[in-house]
Amino acid sequence: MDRERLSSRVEDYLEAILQLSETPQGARTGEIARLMDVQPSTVSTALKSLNEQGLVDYTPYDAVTLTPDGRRVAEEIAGRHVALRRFLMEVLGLDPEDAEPVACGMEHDATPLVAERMTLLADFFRQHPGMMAKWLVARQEARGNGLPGVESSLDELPQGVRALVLSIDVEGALRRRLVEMGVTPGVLITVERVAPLGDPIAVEVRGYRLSMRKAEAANIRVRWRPGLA
Amino acid sequence: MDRERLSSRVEDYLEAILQLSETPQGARTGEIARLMDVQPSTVSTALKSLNEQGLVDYTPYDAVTLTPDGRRVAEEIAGRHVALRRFLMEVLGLDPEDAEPVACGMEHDATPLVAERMTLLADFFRQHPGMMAKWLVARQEARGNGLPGVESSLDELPQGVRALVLSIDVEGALRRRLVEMGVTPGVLITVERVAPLGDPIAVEVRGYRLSMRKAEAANIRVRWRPGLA
DNA sequence: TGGTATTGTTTGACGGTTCAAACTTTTTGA
DNA sequence: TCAAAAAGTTTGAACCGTCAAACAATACCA
Ligand SMILES: [Mn+2]
Ligand SMILES: [Mn+2]
Ligand SMILES: [Mn+2]
Ligand SMILES: [Mn+2]
Repeated sequence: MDRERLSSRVEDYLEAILQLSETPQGARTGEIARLMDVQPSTVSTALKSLNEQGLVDYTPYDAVTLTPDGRRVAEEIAGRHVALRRFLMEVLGLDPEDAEPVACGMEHDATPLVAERMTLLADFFRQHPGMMAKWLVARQEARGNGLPGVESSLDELPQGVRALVLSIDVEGALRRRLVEMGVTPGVLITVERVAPLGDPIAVEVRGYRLSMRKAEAANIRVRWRPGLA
Repeated sequence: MDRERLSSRVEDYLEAILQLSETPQGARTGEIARLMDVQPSTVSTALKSLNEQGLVDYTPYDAVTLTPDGRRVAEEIAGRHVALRRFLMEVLGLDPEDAEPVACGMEHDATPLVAERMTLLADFFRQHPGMMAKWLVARQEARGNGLPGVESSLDELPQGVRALVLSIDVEGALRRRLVEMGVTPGVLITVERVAPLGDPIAVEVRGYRLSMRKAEAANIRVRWRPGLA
């Protein structure tokens, strides 16, 4: 029962297979190779070994599937992967592209307790937007990005000034809509253009341009440096 | 200049050498082997390779030293190691024995930004004891350890009840003394014995027994479950 | 249905990390 | 001072994860 600790590479193969086994084609050698950035021949070799270890069911030329043992491991690792990534992005404020490889490296060393606590901390900050806002400010100030800075709601942000989203002070459908558009605490936002009558406004966030009502923008707290164009 | 990314094993050797080079004997093969839990012959092999990569200066049978390049890498990794460990212990509440191996594994995947933000978050919680206390409660409640719970100062904690240290509400020498004794936010503490006249009291924390004045204990906020012996 | 394009496998080789065993150098202390 | 003990090294072998090249099976389509 007490199998030898699996190498991080083996854990990654299982994670990839889990992910692909949820697609219609199942987990095929070529796809695994693409996902893991290795040659197909490497995958063939790995699958044979995984099969011998009882972690996958593998018949050459067929899609591979996880055994119950393999699935257990894969789900454990995939769970840690998402916990790590969420923590890195939501709490530490990393970009998705930076968070992804770090999460996939650290997942092999994180214990279940570590992953659990990271998720808990991300939940904690979600439940306490005031604290999250303070933490975001501390982050911003630590970066020289920031200096003093001024706080306001988004509808009061001058055109062209980059601002840090501190919180979204509204619940329900509107909040969900904003979050879907990528407006979340910690991201940088800019008002690009205000319509002639002052409404709607066009904002830029994470490289996307989107438009919203002034009344909606009033629910978003932001922090920015006055003075700079 | 743009040397190939170093393996985590190479980074660990450099970290160990840095640590040992601060001892009077310097970094000797046998000590490196003990620290890294490998055979001396393995270390000899590694040192030869490290020497060829220009990371250490190594003459057989002599203590090895870091080159400027090697020292740069070693200090970078050692810095991440302590940042990770501090974060895992202070923020996530892991025991030192649990935090150590996790930190030494994750240090190889953490980017400088990740380490910096983790340190910043630990600093942030230190500067905001009220938030730290709330986070500690969230942690405790998530564990089923906890359930509702009651808050008081340590001098009001009944004998034999395990309590969570929330904060130390005093500055200066007394605070430092308590921290040195291992009384820090997040640890579990028990009052073992109260002297006949109610002062001093004997407390147990992290497996150590120590005694303190009631007046001192009054500065420590704790949280515990009433009812249980 | 047969031939070609695509996909996958086998094999041999290489670099990296480790060990055990045999060997060498250095240290120690009588 | 020198022999035994301790510390360190060399060597050969193993295992892992990877690749390229040659080969095999399967899928597709005319
Ligand atoms: Mn991974
Ligand atoms: Mn992963
Ligand atoms: Mn390490
Ligand atoms: Mn380390």
